[in-house]
Amino acid sequence: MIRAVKGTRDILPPSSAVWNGVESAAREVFRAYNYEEIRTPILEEKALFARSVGQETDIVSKEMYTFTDRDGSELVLRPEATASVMRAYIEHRLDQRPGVQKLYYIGPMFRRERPQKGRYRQFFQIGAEAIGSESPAVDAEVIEMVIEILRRVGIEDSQLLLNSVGCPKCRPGFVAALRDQLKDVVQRMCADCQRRSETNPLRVLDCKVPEDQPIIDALPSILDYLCEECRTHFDAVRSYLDDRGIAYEVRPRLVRGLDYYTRTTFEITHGALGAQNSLLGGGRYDGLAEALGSRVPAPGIGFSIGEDRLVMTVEESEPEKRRHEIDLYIAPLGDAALRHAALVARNLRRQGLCVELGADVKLKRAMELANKLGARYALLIGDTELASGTYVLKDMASGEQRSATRNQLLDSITRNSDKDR
RNA sequence: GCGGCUUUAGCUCAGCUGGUAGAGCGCCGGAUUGUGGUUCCGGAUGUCACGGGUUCGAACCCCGUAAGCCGCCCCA
Repeated sequence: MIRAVKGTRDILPPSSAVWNGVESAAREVFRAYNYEEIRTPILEEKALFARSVGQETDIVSKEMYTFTDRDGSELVLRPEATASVMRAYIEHRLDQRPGVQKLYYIGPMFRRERPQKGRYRQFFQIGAEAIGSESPAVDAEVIEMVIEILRRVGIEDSQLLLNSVGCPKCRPGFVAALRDQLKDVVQRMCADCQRRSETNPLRVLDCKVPEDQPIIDALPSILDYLCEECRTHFDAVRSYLDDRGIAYEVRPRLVRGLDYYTRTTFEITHGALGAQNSLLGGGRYDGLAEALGSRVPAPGIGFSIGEDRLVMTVEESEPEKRRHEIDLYIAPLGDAALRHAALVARNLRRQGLCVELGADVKLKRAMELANKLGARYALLIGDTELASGTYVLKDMASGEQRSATRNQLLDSITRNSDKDR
């Protein structure tokens, strides 16, 4: 048997309905904040991510699906979308369009990691980017927007973590100070930290080993090393969030794994997701455009929601799965009725009803199917009905039956459905 | 990439100290042929994840592989 490849999966009904619900909720919020959709290719040049996400990050150095195309070019399945959006922004000179460019995307990303709950090799992200402003007001609005999306899908009990990782002007000073202090204490830390202190000292701050925590707490904080501009920017973001009544926790140790982040970084976590408790992450990337070869600066900020994890959380918080319903099941009895029923069905479908036209099965079986498929009404069409021109319309919930002419059908069904809802 | 646990029907699972499989739900059919939900009766479905090994005999013991889950790493 051929199975879905490791780390990928099929999204089947009724779960697919939850996915659609999450996506349309997001689209509505994006619309309200005047974000427009961008669709970028899943295939990109490898260099795009090496230059943006960072050659030395795990994502680029060991998790990308890479292949050499027939013409020799190195291509990858995109591991994230921000780099692609920025690439498109530069390529199509979106800086020439008026105002801040506010773009959103929904689609699959690929990273070759060890799969586990909430982590897949093909996973979906819902994300947005606001490019063309370094105003802290944009940061606050972006964060507000993503919280609105969560609220819209019924998630209220999440936690917003906030930090500033500085800029190329002040971060090197912090890293140097960190290295300096680590020299004296690193031999008392876990093996991973000993390695990280050489390769990526910032990652030491993210260590979860309990014994290391007292040591880490004594290490310098990035917030004490921010330059004047970064400090002012971060304070402004915080006060704009306060204005909105958005609660957050400053986590000086929140380090993100992509090299392009500057200044504001944030993450929203949710319990019951297990080890992969991060629902979404984001941040500012003021130097990204230049890193990708743009001659005009294009400071921006964005986020990306792990849609798989969001859907998982929604499904857990609303276990009463709404049953898939259809408006009408038509049970034709005999070939003449079947032909006639097809026309009735097409007419009602054109009016917007969800109609299932039964195959030519026995009436008992037809009613059974109408019930199992969740039909609100069943319509019986047989020789008697064809002759008289009136059909038998049955309310599946109450069991009541009455006759209706073809012209009365739509009215009978919709009027009662309005009453029910 | 590393470690631990798991894998039996579509789903959730049982299966004793090795004797070649079961339940519930679901699915399909029937209970006088134009009426569902409840009930009753009946039925189908498994290479017991895959490949080796031990044994007269393996779902069960051993080895390997794969997949899933849980950690690590990393991240969404």
